[in-house]
Amino acid sequence: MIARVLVDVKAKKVDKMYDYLIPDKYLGLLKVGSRVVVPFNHRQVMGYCLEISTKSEYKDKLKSISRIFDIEPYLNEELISLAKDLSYETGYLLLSVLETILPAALKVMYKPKIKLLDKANLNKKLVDLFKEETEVLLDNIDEKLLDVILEEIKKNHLKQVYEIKKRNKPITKRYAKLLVESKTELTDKQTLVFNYLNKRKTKSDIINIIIHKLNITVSVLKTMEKHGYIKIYEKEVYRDVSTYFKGENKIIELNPEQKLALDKIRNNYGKSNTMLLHGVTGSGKTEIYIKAIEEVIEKNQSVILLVPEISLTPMMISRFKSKFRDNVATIHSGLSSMEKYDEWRRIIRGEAKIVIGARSACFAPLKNIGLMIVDESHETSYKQNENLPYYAIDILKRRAKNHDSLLILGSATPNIESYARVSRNHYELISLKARALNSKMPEIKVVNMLEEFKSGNKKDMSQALIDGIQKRLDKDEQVILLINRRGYANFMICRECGHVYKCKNCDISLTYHKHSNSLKCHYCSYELAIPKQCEQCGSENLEFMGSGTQKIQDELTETFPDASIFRMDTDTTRKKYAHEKLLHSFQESGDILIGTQMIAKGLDFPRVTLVGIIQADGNLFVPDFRAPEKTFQLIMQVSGRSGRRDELGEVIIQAYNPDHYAIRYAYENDYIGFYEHEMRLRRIARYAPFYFLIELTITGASINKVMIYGINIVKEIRRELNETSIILGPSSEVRKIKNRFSTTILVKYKEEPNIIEIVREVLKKYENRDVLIRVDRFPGVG
DNA sequence: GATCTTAACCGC
DNA sequence: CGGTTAAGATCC
Repeated sequence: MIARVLVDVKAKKVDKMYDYLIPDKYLGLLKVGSRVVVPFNHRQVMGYCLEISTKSEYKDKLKSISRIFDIEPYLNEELISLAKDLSYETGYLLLSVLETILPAALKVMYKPKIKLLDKANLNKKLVDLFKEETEVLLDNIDEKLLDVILEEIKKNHLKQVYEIKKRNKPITKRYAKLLVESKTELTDKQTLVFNYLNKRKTKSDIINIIIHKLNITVSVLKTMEKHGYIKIYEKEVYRDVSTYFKGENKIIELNPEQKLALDKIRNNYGKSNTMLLHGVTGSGKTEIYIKAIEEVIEKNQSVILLVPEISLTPMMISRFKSKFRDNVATIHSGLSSMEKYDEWRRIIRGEAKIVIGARSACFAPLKNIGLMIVDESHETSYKQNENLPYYAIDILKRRAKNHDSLLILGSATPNIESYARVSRNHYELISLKARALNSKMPEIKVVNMLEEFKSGNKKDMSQALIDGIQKRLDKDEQVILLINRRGYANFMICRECGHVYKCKNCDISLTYHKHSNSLKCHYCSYELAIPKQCEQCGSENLEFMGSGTQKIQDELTETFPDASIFRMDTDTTRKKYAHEKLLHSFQESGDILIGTQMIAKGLDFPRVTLVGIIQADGNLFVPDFRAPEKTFQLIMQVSGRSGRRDELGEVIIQAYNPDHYAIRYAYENDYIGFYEHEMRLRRIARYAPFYFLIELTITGASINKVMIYGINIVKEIRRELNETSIILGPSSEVRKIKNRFSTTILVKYKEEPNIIEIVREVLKKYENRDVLIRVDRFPGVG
């Protein structure tokens, strides 16, 4: 038999399958998806066995697999084929794709060793080293001997090789299991053990725990084993992530609307359909998820539930664990790499059938998936932009086809693209209109910051907001201030008339570039010198926007010196569950919480009665066609969440362009209105969902090469594409990161069946030309 | 990416 | 000619 192996070498040239003979002793033992060690040109490397076949195309003599690295596979056929597809489409090495899919703990270490080849002629100084072993770890060798060793290597008496070490060590613990059913002539201490084990369901427990609890020594157990009362054995244990979460298992009663939704979902079991669950915040989507998961699990199928990283709190997880117990595996950044590895193993063994996790959980190695749910499906965190770019919802759609599984996208503010698919009958819509908890919508107020400026207030906070905060502080209620700021792009705004400088070609705001002291377009090559007067009203009061959380905090401490102010941003929440802890201490003792959109998720506090959104339109003019959508969603999320209890909440929205449609529709709580407005604009500007997008990013050390290649690639693609397709770029915004320059090309198309092949041609052509080309099929989603 | 092979170069 | 070094090919 032949194993087709992908070797663990990160290089384009070896990014293919190599055939190896499977030695007889491994026949039947080696499975697709397991790691192996193989001889590869003059050394041993780790590799992934991705296929097993009976014959090989290779003409020369085949080498044999040296050893099997894992008894259990870590990948299944579905994930292997998914990885191959992703590698094909993006041009990323298959190895890199596998690395993003698999838990990081599976990476192996290559430790250098010195191997003895010729003992007879070896330098006498080294004889002691190889007294017993023929291979010695380089780390264990005295540095003084290194010179001699180098010489001996040249004389072919020694050789440097590598030991391939696992990072992941399965933990085993010793267990004792009761074998007899009744007490017979036991000593006092043995009776203790008998009673203890007999009370347990499994009749067994970990030895260390027994010893500790009963205050006995191992010898008691050893004697009992000798007499055949108990059996002592080793068993693998998982790093315990489950005991952390304990909660009560509440019985869920669905209201009529929720029941209707569940009925609709039931009709789609077993079909690879997508359903959009559009329900306002508080309409009880989670209850529906739990019921549906329950039904699918009863059919012995498995489930993936994707949740934004930020919502994966211990409380949220415990809700599912209390219901589904050990059937739940979680994958999120709060776990150590070893914990992630353990969860992965529980999943691939079939021990956990429900996977709850953030973005990367879309690759969970489940078999027989019956249901996949994406909560808050509009969230941008489902898109990965580092390393291999992928969109978790896209991955789930592919997997839905493989498993004939239903996919449910839940959101209070669905993506424009998702909602558009409903009207084209690609998705089935479920609407939840009623709020499960009978709370009122908060009172919303919009403050025009231009008026504020004219009346003499030059601060970032309006008088209305300051008054509101003072009122809450007096009543010992809490305030949340949200700063709508994404990225660091600065744009130019007129403080008299609110005019924002936009690109003439792309209808997207120009960003300020310190280097050239000009305004530039992110997408095309349009550039404008910094204007001295506003082109609309002639005012000289032009300003760069982009205020941060720190500045607001300073302003607040000045105005309210006695208030307890918490600030939450990526700097303050880097650690495990830091986000959770910060919110908790704010709830206990805080007055004001400041943060970016990440706090929009944590607004369910009973004492919060005022939410202020500062620079609500701060993101509207960043160079991203999805900016209005993001702004609309944010305001909707915030106003949907405040004032959930008896107290009527208040929301103050501060904006320079309060009449902008994104703010207006959010203020009027009109999703459909916004959707229709946005769709009209997207059609005119030829963006998604009317066009598909592919973004190419060219990166290299030479700015000239990057730009010239960029121009050439645009020409080359232009020839291949039909006339209705649009190519933007290469963008003039040549960014310099870590001394490397990059430019982007955006392709917008309606129908290009060969687009992947065309892009692959480009990748191939520029493969060895000192530039890196990255392909992103979901640009700007995240 | 690591290793071996070959070509090229240097001082004698 | 032995020796070192840089570029090139190959990996099943």
